[in-house]
Amino acid sequence: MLPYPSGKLHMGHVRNYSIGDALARYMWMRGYNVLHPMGWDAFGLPAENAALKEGRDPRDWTLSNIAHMKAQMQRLGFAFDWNREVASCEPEYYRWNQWFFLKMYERGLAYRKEALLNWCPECCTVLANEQVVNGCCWRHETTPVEQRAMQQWFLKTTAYASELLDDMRELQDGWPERVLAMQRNWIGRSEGAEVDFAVDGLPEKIRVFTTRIDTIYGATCLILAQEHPLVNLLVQDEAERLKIKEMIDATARQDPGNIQKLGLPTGRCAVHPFSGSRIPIWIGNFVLMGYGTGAIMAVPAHDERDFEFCRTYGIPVVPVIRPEDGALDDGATMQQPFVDYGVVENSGQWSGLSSAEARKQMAAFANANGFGNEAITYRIKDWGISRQRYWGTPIPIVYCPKCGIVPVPEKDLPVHLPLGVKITGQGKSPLETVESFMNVSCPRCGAAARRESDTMDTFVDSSWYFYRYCDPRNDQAPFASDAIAYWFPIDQYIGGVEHAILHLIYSRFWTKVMRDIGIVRNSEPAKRLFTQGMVIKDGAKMSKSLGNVVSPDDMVAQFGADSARMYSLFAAPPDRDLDWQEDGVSGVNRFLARLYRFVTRKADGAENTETGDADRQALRKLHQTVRKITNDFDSRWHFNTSIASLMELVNELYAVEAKLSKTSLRQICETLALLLAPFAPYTAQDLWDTLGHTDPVFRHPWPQYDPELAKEDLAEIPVQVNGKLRAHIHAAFGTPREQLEALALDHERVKPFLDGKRVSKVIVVPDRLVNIVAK
RNA sequence: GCCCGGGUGGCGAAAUCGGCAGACGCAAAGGACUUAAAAUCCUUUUCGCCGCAAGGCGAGUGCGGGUUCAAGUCCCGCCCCGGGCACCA
Repeated sequence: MLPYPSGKLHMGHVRNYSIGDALARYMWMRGYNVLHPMGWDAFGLPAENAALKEGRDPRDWTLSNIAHMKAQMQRLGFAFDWNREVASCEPEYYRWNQWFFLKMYERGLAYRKEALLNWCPECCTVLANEQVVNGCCWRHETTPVEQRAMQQWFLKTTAYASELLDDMRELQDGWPERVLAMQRNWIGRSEGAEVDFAVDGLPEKIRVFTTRIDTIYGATCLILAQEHPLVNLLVQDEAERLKIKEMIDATARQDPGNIQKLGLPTGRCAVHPFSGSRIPIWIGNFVLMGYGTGAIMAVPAHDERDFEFCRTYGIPVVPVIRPEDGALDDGATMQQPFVDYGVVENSGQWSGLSSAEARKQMAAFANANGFGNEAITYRIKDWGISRQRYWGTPIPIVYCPKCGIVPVPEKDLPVHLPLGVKITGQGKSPLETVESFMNVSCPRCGAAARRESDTMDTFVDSSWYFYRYCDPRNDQAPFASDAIAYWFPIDQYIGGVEHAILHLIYSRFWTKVMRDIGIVRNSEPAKRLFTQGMVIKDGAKMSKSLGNVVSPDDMVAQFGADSARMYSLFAAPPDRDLDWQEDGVSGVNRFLARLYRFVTRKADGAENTETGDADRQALRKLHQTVRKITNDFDSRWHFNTSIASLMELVNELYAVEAKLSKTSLRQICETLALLLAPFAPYTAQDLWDTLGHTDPVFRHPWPQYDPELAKEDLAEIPVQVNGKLRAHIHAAFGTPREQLEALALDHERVKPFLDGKRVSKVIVVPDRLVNIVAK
């Protein structure tokens, strides 16, 4: 049916758009000015795969997919604002990616270096750390990434590490705790100290990072990461080097979640800067080059990993911290390390101090004597944005044999992505083969030079495209700052939790950079974030990579767009996972038809002009329903209960239908159309037209409810005896306690349960409940 | 191991502030309309026991305790499922 194999709209999209669209329509009806754009994939990888398989131009493929997706969204009744399209594959847009890149380059926030990078053999490109999931590619969940040393462009997210962390305070109330926790974890701030250890007999020093400098007298060896730069110097012997390589290979073969600790002695010693004693230097497979300094001091008595390592290799265990009210362990016999804070012992002049006090004083001492300092380390790393892909924004850099790295001048932007490129999937940048693209004269000296052949990660696009919606036709700047000042920060952002440490961290970073460049004033992109639950199908999470997506095409053909989207709202509250069952759609469809029949049947006019009990009853239910749905929108977004209450209303209307008067029917039908508008816009508009209106239904004010009309005449009050329900009494609202108590005690269904017992207490909650305590 | 969610009928779920557990929908069963089917409309439907029946009694929200007149909801201790992080020094 579709002209392309991929690019199906999956239910995750339908779900988050249903939620956002319902809210936007409600807000419009409440009179708010709502800018309500919907994002879409930049289609980087699928575009290239399609190009590889079908020989199509990826750019053409992407554009047709976006067009397809927009058409789908329109068929599903979502409110695209057609004047605000931003296609991240268009030069008018990606030009600004390049502009931002140059601004960052000027500020030292974009730089090039050689590094070990995650390489996905399936994608034939490198990935950012954020895009590696369980050691595998985020798009190929069973393909392990490889490590490759490459020249890459990085954006300095680490420069904003502390701000990204601190500003989460502002997000505390509006963002889900789990997303903040994931980001906190990812940024990974640790406070501690850096300490230099001299290498015995060599001028080199080894710097380690520790959060527990108070335990330093218990350090019995240093351990370097396998990739540590000093390893080559310390280990000269070829046979020894071979062993290191074997260890690296053995580590790579192990289950990444549970790696057995391996180590090799270097034969060298380090000089302990506090005690002056000599401790051996080891190489260990569990020490990460990418964190801290790539070297640690091992304190086996007070760290679990060090304990395991040192026991394995027979390295001494020296306890130097004792519990507040306990004795120091015996290093030879202790079974597990003591990792808590306590009192420092056997540590020279610091013995007797608390751990906390020792941390401060020892770091200060190291600083005063020039071999260390207090330090804060972050786990987050800079964002590698180079991709060896065709699809993406060309990086606006020229390599000149004389001038070196030269940025493309702003006036020469955009650097166009050449069309008609053959994608080979061979793992080299496709652009490298396009000589007309690669050959360029140096913007600085005019000499023959070569362009950068990599393109940017498509997460660059998603980091800021939503800003462009405010001013999409601007050709002087990414957008006008004033347009942003009006709309930003976003009041409500809706998306999947899978982007917690990808898009949602990149876009926060990008916003802070834009603020520092001076084109936006806000520091955070979104005040509130709502993460919808996953869509589960047959017990598995629905995802593009697993391939178990439900195409909305069949469903739309069978039941119409409104039923499909309304079902996604009805089946579960939006924050919970949604178990997708095709059967459920028919139920919603049945309800819509039922409602539709009721309104159209009555639209041409009923006969009855008398108002009576049935009218009062129906109007009461109507006002209760308006109250219920309004409350759901204003507080907790449990649209499943909103829709359930609409169903209840329609059920009740069917029951009293024949007795309703002309005037109340008119009011009921109009309100029904309005209440339906956020959930089923096509049906609602159709009904609205049928009722003789000519304006769009969602431009009409949201119905008001009258609390008096919504009130029941009599309260139905349950009567319990010893907490068990025995009867109901009916009484006017506000009936005093004494009267309710008397009514309850006198109730013929209650009396038998009081026989032979003494009433010791009667709990009365006016209008709510009576509970008689009898023994 | 640590951090988040969650556990309620055959199923998706509801119970918003500690106050009638199971709203609404699916599936199932029965009835009306129909030559018939579909569609539609109406009824029944947590489980167990008693009753010809109207109805009645008891149990019940993962398990075990606790607080309370009253617990799906609060407290303590567990179990299970989903998600995230995981040698982060």
